[in-house]
Amino acid sequence: MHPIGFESHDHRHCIAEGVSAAEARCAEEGLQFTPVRRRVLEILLEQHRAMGAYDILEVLRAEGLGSQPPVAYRALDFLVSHGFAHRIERLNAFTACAYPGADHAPAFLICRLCRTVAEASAAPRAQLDKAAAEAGFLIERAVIEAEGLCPDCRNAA
Amino acid sequence: MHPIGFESHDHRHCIAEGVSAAEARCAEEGLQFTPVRRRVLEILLEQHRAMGAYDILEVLRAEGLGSQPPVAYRALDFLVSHGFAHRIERLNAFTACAYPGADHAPAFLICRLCRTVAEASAAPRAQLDKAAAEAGFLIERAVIEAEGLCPDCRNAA
DNA sequence: AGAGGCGATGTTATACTATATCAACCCCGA
DNA sequence: TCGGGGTTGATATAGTATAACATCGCCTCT
Repeated sequence: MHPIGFESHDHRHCIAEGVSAAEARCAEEGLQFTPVRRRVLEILLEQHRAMGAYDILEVLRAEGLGSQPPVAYRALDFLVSHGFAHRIERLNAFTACAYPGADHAPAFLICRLCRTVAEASAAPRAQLDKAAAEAGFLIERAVIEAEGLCPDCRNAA
Repeated sequence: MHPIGFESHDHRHCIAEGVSAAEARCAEEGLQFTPVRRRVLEILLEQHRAMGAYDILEVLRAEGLGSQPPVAYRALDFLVSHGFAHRIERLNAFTACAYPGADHAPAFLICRLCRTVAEASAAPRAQLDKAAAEAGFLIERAVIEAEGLCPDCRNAA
């Protein structure tokens, strides 16, 4: 995986790609890709942005797919635990995975203005593994998140 | 700064060191190192652990230093914004800075069993800067947190 | 001394994020 | 037909964080 940026691109493609990758993996592994789960993934894929659980819940509610917090959190837990989405700790929010299927240890670049999220190189993770090894620490999960300005918002400012 | 570990050490020293470093910096910069702020820093320094704002508030309350959430949050905001403490996003918690005074971009190693927090090497940050530069992204703040098992808890398990 | 400003604190209320719990349902296989 | 596993529905509550406004103490300027 190489650093990806904030280039514009055919976004229908992202959505179709993301959903069908998830569909395929669920079929393979005998997981249930239910309507709520599918819809939550679509909502996340519609933007390369971080969305709060309650933002998503609002959409679900408007569409009659569920109206209580656990509905959103369950779907998000499913997506995150199977690698179809990521949790952004810094924002207590969620974003669709940009590399569905790839076994990866993502680092995120989060724009504080437009909330766009990009998945960057795994190099920082390699360095973190090295530092941990030296300290005798066993990493089970790593959070690497940079917050700042994306190219577009830099230019606008 | 080099990777630090989980070695045992003279802990009185940590506390005295941390408090006096903060005291000195506040004097230099004309900041008010008030009783609540000092006490919160001490509480954090008493353990190399992440503590939630409400954990801290409980202690303050028991000591008559304040009983409402804003009291704790204000003190923590002060400490974090001046580099005397760090926020651990992964845990929604706080820990005293292990290198008071050093201008640093910390990476944390967080034990999920004992909640001990170590500040590790800055190398991952350098890699993150590199990835961001390639993407045209301007980093304003970075969160690098690894969660797992510290040497002691690994041995115990 | 008095007026005004500033930062810190006290207090109340509320917003936002997340999970526990239990009941109901559905599909599938024994 | 029965039972089990996983999903969903619904209520309640836990945990984290901030808005807003009043007050106070201290410093400074006049």
